[in-house]
Amino acid sequence: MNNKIKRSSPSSEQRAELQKLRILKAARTCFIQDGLHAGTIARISETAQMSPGLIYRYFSSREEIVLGLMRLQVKAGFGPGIAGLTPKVVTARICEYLRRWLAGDPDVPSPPLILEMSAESTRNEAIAKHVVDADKEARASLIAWLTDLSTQAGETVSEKEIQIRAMALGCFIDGLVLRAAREPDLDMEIVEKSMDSLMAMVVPSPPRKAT
Amino acid sequence: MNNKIKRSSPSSEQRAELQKLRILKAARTCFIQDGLHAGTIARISETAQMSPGLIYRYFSSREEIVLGLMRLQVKAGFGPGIAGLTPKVVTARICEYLRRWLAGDPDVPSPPLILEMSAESTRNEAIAKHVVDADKEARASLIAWLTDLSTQAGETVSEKEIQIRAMALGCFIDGLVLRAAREPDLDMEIVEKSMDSLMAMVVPSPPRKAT
Amino acid sequence: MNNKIKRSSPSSEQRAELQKLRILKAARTCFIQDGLHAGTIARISETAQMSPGLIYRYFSSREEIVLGLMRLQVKAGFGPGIAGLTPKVVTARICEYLRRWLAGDPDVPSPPLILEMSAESTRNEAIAKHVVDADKEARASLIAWLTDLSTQAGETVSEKEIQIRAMALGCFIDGLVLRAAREPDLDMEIVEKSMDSLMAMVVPSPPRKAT
Amino acid sequence: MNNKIKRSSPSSEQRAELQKLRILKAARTCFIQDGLHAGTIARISETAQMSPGLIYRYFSSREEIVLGLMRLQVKAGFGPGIAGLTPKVVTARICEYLRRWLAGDPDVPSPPLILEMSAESTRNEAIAKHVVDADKEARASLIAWLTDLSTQAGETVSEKEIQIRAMALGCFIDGLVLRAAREPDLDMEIVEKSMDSLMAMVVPSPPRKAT
DNA sequence: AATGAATGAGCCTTCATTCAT
DNA sequence: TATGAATGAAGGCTCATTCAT
Repeated sequence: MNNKIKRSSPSSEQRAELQKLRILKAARTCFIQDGLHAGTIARISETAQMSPGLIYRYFSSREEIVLGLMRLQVKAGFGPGIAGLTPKVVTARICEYLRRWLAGDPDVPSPPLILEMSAESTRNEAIAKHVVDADKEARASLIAWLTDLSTQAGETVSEKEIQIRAMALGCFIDGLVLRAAREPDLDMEIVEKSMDSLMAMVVPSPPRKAT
Repeated sequence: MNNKIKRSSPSSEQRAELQKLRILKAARTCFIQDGLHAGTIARISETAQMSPGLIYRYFSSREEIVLGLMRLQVKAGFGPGIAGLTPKVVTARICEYLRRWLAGDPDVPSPPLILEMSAESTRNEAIAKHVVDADKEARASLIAWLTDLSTQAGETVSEKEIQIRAMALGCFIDGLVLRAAREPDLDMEIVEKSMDSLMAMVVPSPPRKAT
Repeated sequence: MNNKIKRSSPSSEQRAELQKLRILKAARTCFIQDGLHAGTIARISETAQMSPGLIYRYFSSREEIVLGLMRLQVKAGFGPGIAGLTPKVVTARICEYLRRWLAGDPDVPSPPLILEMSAESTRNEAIAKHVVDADKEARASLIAWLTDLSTQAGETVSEKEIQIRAMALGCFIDGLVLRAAREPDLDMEIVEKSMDSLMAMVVPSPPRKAT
Repeated sequence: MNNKIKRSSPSSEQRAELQKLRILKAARTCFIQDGLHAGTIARISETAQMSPGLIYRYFSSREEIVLGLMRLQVKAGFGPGIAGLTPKVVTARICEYLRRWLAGDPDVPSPPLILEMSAESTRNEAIAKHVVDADKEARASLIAWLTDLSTQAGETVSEKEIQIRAMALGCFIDGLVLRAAREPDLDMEIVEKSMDSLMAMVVPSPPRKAT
């Protein structure tokens, strides 16, 4: 009774956060399997191994779960992390992501879910806000990346030119997500090569070091 | 009252086809407004100005309507019609399509619906088949188009190179669809320019006519 | 197939009205048995011998049923009909009503339900409106009745005096309703006599016909 | 930390009684606000500033709380305390009570709650018992009071006559409770005057003290 | 004694589908 | 063909109650 000092036992808040995460993960699984609209609370609660009622201790409604999931997805976006990377690496990363998805890795942002959420953003304002925010961030980081590379290469380009390049690259990548959802046997070799040429078009070759 | 010999009344098959179309158009309207999963039979029947019961004479289930709609959407795809067009015209066409969608034109294939159907194809085999078919067709026609242009330009390229180009262009266009759904105020000027540069990359400049 | 002229088959609107009434009657039964809050849609639909879903074709929500029931109850109030009656008859009527309730007559406005609705009117604005309206009507008709009798008797009384009498009589009657709910073996003989003396107090004895 | 010998700490029984009271008071607050059926254990526990679980140490079920509350309400009834008071004072007391309720005083027995409990007594035997007991007590004390006054005035009246008077006065007062629940802007001046005349009718004028 | 997380039965409501007319 | 009333199986959500700590 006295040495109940359970070291590293999670605080109540931490526990709550963990539960939320558990629910979101379960929701993700269900939504990917059944669709954003067909995934039911009952199935989510089964997947999360808790009672339906408990879910409502952590989320006030089903929609709140969807939003929570968006936030998660957004955080996991590859946008933020590309600063400083070479085009090769960025390409490799995206291909790696697609490959994992195609291989059935459940821990990777799900293209179909991204599509459904994008579609939903047309109708649901709350979701729209999240999508827009995520988009802005992604675009900004892409533009920053392209600008950096451009500067490093000694190139002088207008802001608009950068925007055009970002649009080309960004849409291509978005298109890959759409493709990944539709084409389970996407030919990744072709994808990689086409992305290489796009990168070549969009990113200036670095200045030769020597003469 | 009995001998109402309707002269030139459409054959029963034609009539059935017309009814089906009426239902599909109504379904389209509803699905765009409410989403592929939220559009209810009740609303569709209202929109089509017929009773819910009647719908089941032409479609055996709600899902059958969704499939019927896919078939329609597929036929309306812009893939088939690009043969012989110049890159400029193709670009203009796609931009025109996007512009109309952004302006709210209800007669244009709906990006959110395309996204939802693509997502749904992950789960529903029947839908998947349609999507795959449409994709194949679109890809084939894109490849044919690129090959034609290449040949006309006197270029000699491998089939794989063409595939790579088709992937670049195709994904870019798919990405535009995704963007259109998410970004109601997409900057079309940027889009057009970035598509121009992509076209330039993917399509060889035609041989000079004369010396 | 030809002589389908079902004479006196109810029109669609009439049918709807009948269904509504069927639901309201069932609701009444359930609410009296289980209470205004415990009576469930499931039980109502059983009692009305229809599916739960069907109820929602006629009432948009459970609360709408409660309100509908109020309207019914209000219409059945004895207020409106007392004009022209002698005190004796009014007394007899009210006693008759109580007796029938105590005897278990299910077609008589239910005191417990009246109490619950009165209580609910403290919290639910829509219900409050109905209650207030019914109250106003009842009070007005009581005042008119008392004024009439007073005039007939050749009495000259201020409006306020009438209000005071109406309050005395009205509260007494309301109190009877409360009593009826609480005391299943209410002594009706006592009730009648006490009501008689109240009437005597509140209503002037008519002028002697002769010298 | 261990030998916390709380001197003069209340006996466990006393403590239990205090806790019960705390719960009942909280329940009362909640039930008045939300209704007898809508007031949830969760809200009660919040209001009482204790955990939901703890409530079940003192009451075995929600219904037990309702019953406990009845007992409390009954004890607080004004019935017992009127012995020896003059009609004026009794009238004043009741009017005072109504005025406080209408003014929003939360410490006064709540008319809506009384109504709901009366209604509930039709269905719940345990509650019915309490209500009946309270009623009996109230009636008895009212009869005793009227008998006293009658005797003091030198009047000789049958027991039945007293019962009739008690019925008139009792129902009137009950009716006031109903009115108070329904009519937030009850005209207390009228109420008071009508109660005065009722008292005059029911209570004999005291004998002149001197010649 | 006390907490509050967890349970699960049950409620209101929706909607694809059927069927008598 | 056509109608639209009717069905009933879920689905989202609440809340009295329990129980590990």
